[in-house]
Amino acid sequence: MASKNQRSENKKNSNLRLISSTIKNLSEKGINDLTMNDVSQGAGLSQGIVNFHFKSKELLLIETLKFISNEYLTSFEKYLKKAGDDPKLKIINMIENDFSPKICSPEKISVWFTFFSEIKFKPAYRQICRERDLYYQNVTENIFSELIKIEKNNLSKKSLSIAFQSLIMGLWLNQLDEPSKFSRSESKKICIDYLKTHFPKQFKGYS
Amino acid sequence: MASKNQRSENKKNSNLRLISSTIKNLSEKGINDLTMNDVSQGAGLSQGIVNFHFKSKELLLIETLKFISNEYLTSFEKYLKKAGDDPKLKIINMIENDFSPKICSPEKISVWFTFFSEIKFKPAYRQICRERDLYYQNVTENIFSELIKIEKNNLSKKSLSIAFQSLIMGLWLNQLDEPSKFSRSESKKICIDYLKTHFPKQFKGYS
DNA sequence: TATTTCTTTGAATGACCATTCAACCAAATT
DNA sequence: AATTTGGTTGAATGGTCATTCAAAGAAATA
Repeated sequence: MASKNQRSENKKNSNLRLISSTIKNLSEKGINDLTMNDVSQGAGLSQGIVNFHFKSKELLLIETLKFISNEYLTSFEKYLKKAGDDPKLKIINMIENDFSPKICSPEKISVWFTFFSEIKFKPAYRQICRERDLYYQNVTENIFSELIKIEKNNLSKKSLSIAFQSLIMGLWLNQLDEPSKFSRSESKKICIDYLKTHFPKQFKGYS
Repeated sequence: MASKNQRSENKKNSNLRLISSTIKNLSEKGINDLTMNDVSQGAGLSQGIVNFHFKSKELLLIETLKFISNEYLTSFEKYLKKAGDDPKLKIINMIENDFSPKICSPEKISVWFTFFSEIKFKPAYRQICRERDLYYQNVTENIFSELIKIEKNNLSKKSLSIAFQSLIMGLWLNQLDEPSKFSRSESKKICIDYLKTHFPKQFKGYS
């Protein structure tokens, strides 16, 4: 499509292939052993091309992080929208999203934690992750706030949100550790169990 | 002490200083920008000394991971022993340990996650971490098993253990992300809350 | 078609860094 | 005191990349 502007098409295409190659290579060898050549060859292009498109290795990595961050948020919003107005469904769908094959694949998880481990030293990474986290936190707190009102249990929405988010992160980390032992459905069950114990009236039926 | 063998004293001392320097530098610049020179200079020694003591950079890193892993386990066992036979106290003390200033300092957490992010690519790291994890998992399952028997709630010790461990990991990760926002006592409260909701009879009094 | 503009190639460059090692020093042994 | 053993130094080496750039190719424009 869009034979209008062949060049910008191609450019966009190259960019995308380079970022995909970066993700793939990151998940296979980590950030340490990732070379510019790995990336360009993985994209079927040659030597100096990454510098042409992204200026430097560091900027390539930043764009890659932005890419997976956007991908996450897009999926997140899709699942949230599907839920409509019911806070119960909203939080259930958030769990579905976080443990969906696309978001929670061994490849993606591995890349996420590669970036996380550098957060302390790279302000650019921190900013991207923080933005995503704050949004997530905000949505979560609002949902818990609604659930608390309905359940009339007087819990703290902030504590619940932090615990919930931490639980999910920890379950992700499990997958990094032992992908074989990890079960996506078990993780979901654990999250739902968390909801059931704190909001028994509303989540009685779920499993 | 032990003026018996000055040399092996000195050697042990140098080793320790090099490992400490590695930890400090890892937490300040990550595994990527860590140079052998950083390590030796941080220990007040010179250039080629690390290779003399540890053969290679990779072996230095492995010894460093072993070091913090042992440090963790030693502390873990100390807290566990202090608890005596009461499963309630045991698990409470495990939480105390995991969020004690020594184990859960920004420096240590940062180093842990640096190693975690490489686990996928470094079998040596994986083995060390797995050993520690299996032990932790095992202890946790046994404790939950006792708690379940007393509470008569028929829950799954395995699910509880995974959830518990994940929750703690996730809370640690929080600290990496935003050390300023993180509160050690809030994290403990969240863990204890997890126990309270699943074992209300036994943990009624705690906070 | 000719010219200009943008993208790609891959060889060359140069910086950085782990590792080596000969020379030196200090402790242990004789 | 003399000799051996083991730890330390720091300059030299060599390998591995990120980055640059001249030359070439392809698309847009004239």
